[in-house]
Amino acid sequence: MSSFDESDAFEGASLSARAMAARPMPYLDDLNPEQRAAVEALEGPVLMLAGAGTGKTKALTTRIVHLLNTGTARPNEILAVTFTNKAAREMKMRVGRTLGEAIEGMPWLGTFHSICVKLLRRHAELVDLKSNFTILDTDDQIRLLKQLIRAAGIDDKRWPARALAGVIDNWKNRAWTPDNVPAGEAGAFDGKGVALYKQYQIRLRELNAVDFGDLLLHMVTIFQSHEDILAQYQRWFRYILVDEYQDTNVAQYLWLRLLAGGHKNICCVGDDDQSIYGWRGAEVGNILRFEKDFPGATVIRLEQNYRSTPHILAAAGGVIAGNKGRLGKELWTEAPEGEKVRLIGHWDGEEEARWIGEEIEAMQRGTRGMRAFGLDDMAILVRASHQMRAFEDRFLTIGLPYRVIGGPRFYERMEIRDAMAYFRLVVSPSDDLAFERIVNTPKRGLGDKAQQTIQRIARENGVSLLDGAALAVEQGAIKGKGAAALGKLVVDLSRWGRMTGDADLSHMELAEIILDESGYTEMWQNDKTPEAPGRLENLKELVKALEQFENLGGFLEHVSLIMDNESEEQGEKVSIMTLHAAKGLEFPAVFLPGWEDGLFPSQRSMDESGLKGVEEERRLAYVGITRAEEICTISFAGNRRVYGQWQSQMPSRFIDELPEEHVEVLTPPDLYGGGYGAAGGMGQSGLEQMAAEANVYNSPGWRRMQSRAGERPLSQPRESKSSVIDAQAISSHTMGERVFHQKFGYGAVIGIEGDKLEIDFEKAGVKKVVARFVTGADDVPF
DNA sequence: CAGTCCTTGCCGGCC
DNA sequence: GCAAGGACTG
Repeated sequence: MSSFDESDAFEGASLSARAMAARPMPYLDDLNPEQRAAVEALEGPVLMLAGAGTGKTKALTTRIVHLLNTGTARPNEILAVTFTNKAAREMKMRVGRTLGEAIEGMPWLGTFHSICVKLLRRHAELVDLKSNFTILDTDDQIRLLKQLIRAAGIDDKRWPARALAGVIDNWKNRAWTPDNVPAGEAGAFDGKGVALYKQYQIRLRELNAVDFGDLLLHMVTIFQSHEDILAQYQRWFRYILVDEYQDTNVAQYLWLRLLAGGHKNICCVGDDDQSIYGWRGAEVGNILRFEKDFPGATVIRLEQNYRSTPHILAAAGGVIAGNKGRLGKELWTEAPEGEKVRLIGHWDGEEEARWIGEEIEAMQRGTRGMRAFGLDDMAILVRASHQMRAFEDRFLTIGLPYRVIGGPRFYERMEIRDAMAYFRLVVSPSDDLAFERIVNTPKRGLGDKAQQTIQRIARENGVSLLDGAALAVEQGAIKGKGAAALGKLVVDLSRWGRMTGDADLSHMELAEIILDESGYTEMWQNDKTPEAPGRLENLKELVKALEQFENLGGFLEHVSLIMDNESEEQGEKVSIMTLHAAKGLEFPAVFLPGWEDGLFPSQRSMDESGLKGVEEERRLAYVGITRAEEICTISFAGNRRVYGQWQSQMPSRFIDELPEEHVEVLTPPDLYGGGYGAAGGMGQSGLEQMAAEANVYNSPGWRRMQSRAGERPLSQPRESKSSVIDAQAISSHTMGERVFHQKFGYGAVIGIEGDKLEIDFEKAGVKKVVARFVTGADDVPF
């Protein structure tokens, strides 16, 4: 921005900035006026409302650079919080690059959780923990809760541990300790939620463990009850920056407000339209109330978009306009018009995957006057991870290289978690959860009964499970071959524990010894399932990953917080990921499949949160569309397999919200007598029908007409053309009617639920089936 | 106690 | 369609 000269740069700049004016600030020239204002308003509260693709990360990192470069703050005086490790890494990298590698690290740039771990280790004793506490992941958490539920004599089938975990997480996100849970929540989990929460916290304390929610909750508790400690950190962290502020939950919000309470030098960046984590406690309200909490705050809007074409922005804007209570931003761009957003409907989910696969190959070559795109330039963004399968299957078939982002993470794999349980037990022998995990892995002949004995002895003596096991062996309480194996395990573990102090032995070698001598490696070597080699490979990788750490303990700490797929494999590949994982990313060409009501917007979200749920789904749609730079392709299918059953789908309500003038409707391949499965079965009238449907996809009234016409599926299933299934039979079934199903045979209708029937089959028993696949028994043509 | 069959419930994303 | 968990059997 050459229109800004030096004197402009000093407007509103701090004294210290003036003092450092001698230093060049070339980085400021890269910014537009709004970004520059956000960077230079160093003192006092600042709220940066930054739309998608408006250079928010740039503004944020430049702000850090400016703080450092002007000498306003030293690296360790800046607290910069992000949500993901990826964002933290990126920010670190960009600060370093702009500054010319000069920073000696930013110790307080990281995720909420990683920063809280650091703080909590220093003050653990204030919440009755030791500073070497372990951090439970979701798996451990569920197992622990299950034990508590069973111990309370509650049927854990009707009241699953997962549900309780959800309730407790929710409370923690709102910064409610067991004593603070409001009376209105008392009914949670069959009225026993609060009591179980209390027990859970006691148990965590006994285990010297915390869960993710505790990291923040404990710190908020400490800050609230120890003014001196809070004051110390308020002085220490002189400047606070927060990324993705719209995603903060109440606990995070309180934490920030406490820390910023003195100087109020807090800069929050967010976009209320991209708030997509309400389900995990994020409060858009935090961004909406910023000006109330920090009176006199500078509010800066970044609205110039540097990412997408006008058509894409207009389509996204049209969708998000349906939400109420927005802060309101209007994105604009100087980019050339480009392609309209492309919309296409398909017969079913498999065909959608097939078409996208082909389209990707075509776009690689350059098609329809578009430029050629590399595979790295293209991404498929799905609503739910199970949608990925169809694409993986298809891409494997046609040999199209792809990468799944955010799939099953390395550290969540069974073999890795097992191996880490061994490491944990070696480092901290009282880690009961780790003990439970590996005591019979590999098989040592220690089943339920033996484990109960160990539990009992440990409890009676008030010792850890491992010590309890040692006692059990001494007392001869465990019989048979299990006794010897258990004895060996106990001895081995203490031996490995002593070896951690051995200076001649690297922790990598120790890790290998543990995995070998415990028989764990051998277990997988003897396993003949196809996954076994991959698991051994992963174990090798695990040992390799240890290299970057000083000892096993340091590694375990890292792993509990860094759960993302680090392995950035090389090579040109199409990316497949969820919409949630895509936030913050951008691609020249984006595919958005599965825009069908129930899938997107997700039924679950609507059931749980009603209109609020739909609005959050709409923001997710907005995030999806705004990931695209040049080409955005939205698609839906008329039929989709859900839980292995075919279901007819209605196009998403969001499709109706796309402004017509920015959308181009593509023709489904079937219209050309398509070479696949259609097998010439489609007659002329079928073609006309599909063509007619294709032409009205873009009419905003189309969906409404469809719904008025009843629950008519987008198109009849292909099977109706050639098989015994009579499409006309959809309409009416009556209770008690005798019907025929191709797979299950004859049966009687015992329930009707929309388009699904409950049928008591003579051979197959009671099943729920889609009405379309059932005919009246008399209609069977053989 | 481990392996196999069968039933059941489920598929929302992250630190 | 799949994985987890229970019942049953060797």
